[in-house]
Amino acid sequence: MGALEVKVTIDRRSPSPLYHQVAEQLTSAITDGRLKPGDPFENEIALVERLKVSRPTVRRAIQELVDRGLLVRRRGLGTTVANSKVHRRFELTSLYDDLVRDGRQPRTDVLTHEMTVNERAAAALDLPVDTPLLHVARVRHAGEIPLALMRNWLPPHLSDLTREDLETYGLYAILRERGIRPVVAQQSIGARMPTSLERRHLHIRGSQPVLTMTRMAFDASGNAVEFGDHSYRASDYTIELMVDER
Amino acid sequence: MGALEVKVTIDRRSPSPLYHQVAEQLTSAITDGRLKPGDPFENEIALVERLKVSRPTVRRAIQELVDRGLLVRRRGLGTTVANSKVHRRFELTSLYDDLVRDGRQPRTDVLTHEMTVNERAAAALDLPVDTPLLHVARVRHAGEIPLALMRNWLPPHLSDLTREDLETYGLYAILRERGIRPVVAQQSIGARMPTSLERRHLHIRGSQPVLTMTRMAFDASGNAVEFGDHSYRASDYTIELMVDER
DNA sequence: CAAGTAATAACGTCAGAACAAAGTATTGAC
DNA sequence: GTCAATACTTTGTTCTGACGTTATTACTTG
Repeated sequence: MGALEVKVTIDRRSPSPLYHQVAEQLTSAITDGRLKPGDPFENEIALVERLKVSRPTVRRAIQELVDRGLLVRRRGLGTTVANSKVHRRFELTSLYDDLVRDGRQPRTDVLTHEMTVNERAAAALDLPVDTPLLHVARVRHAGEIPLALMRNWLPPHLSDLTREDLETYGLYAILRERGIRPVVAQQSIGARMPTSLERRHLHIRGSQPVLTMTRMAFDASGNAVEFGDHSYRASDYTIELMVDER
Repeated sequence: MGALEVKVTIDRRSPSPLYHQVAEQLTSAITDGRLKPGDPFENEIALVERLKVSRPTVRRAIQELVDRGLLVRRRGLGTTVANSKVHRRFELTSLYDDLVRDGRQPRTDVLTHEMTVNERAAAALDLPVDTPLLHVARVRHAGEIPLALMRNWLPPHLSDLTREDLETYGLYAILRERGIRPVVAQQSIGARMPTSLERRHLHIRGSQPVLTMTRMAFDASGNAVEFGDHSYRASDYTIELMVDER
């Protein structure tokens, strides 16, 4: 009843689907605080009449917000704004993106850039074990602190990435640029004492561990995109993630 | 054209929705290998006529598989079985579940079980800092090896969990039993050298690190469910996860 | 007055239809 | 024979309409 009416304008000439236009505007109403956690949400039928669109369209828009955890629907009860502190979904990002977002100045040194055969990486990427892969090893700095030693293996169709590209951009930015979008990744996170190589490149002194992460990434069709084996200075880095069971 | 016709039987008297019945049977056709990666999938309209259901029903069923990464749809082209090695979505599980699945004999010792006020935990759970919380510390063994030292804080409405419950069942199993389903969690993973408490309880000798994980878990409405601060023997444990951007 | 019951509001499921958009394959002109 | 226009296939979007299911509220009744 006393639900706030969020202002929504729809443009039927836009190439963007109606349900998406609606979803976008409802989303921003929540993220910018016009609607607060616990607030009752305008019901479907009222929205249908107010926006002059069909019920499936409204339902699909609302469903989009429910999937992202912004709304909670209960049959017979109505829809309310979720009380979630953290509306953000976990995204498949790279360390580079993280640093840029934090406003720190990242720098990348490329240590290795060569074609090799690596059985473990090939197996992880679901390719024949003797497939030649582009092997890249990089050290990522934040300011003057070396944070990560990253070793990645890329399948043949990406073997033309240049050393210069990798020094300038993050790996995932380069892939996105080429229209390659990793959407699924299997990661394994652990910890151990550093190797001498890691001690040297990450400036680890004394008895400090490294945080390790291996990752197999695939695109929407299940094609291998990259295999990565990374080590982080544990004293300066944690892996943040958002698990979402919806 | 030459797409295989997956056998699907639908029961209109079942309380289970039609789209779900269809999705289930299509899913098993892929997971048990009747349909293989790359195989063309029967098109929507053909399925509609064969199963005598409406197109929205078929579309919703197919969408369910697409969301789980089993199928790939391309407009004008058709639908094909995804080439994914790993169809399984990452699930919000506990170590206990992992061990049981591996067939190892888990054992839990409850070290602490008391009401306390903890500012950090209360803040994480989005509760007033002086809220009394149930603090539980446990050691989880696999066989005779101590794998994890787990400290959890639970909000007031869960403070009646008994020591016995916690020794017998996993925390998440107890919560499920009560109809509480954590669906979102913010986790932070790191590594460091063990404290003396951790050395003692996890039998860590010499210079071996621990893998640490803190977690804030919430239910679908955004209500706090638990705050956890865990340490794992890094030599025997890694955190496996599946990132999914769909 | 309390407990059961009926009305109501809201979301959930399902159908059938029409048109749009994106690829692919075919056809026709030069 | 090559290239461009056209036809066709398949998924994407949107609509209208109907009925089912669940929780709340108000009313009735013992």
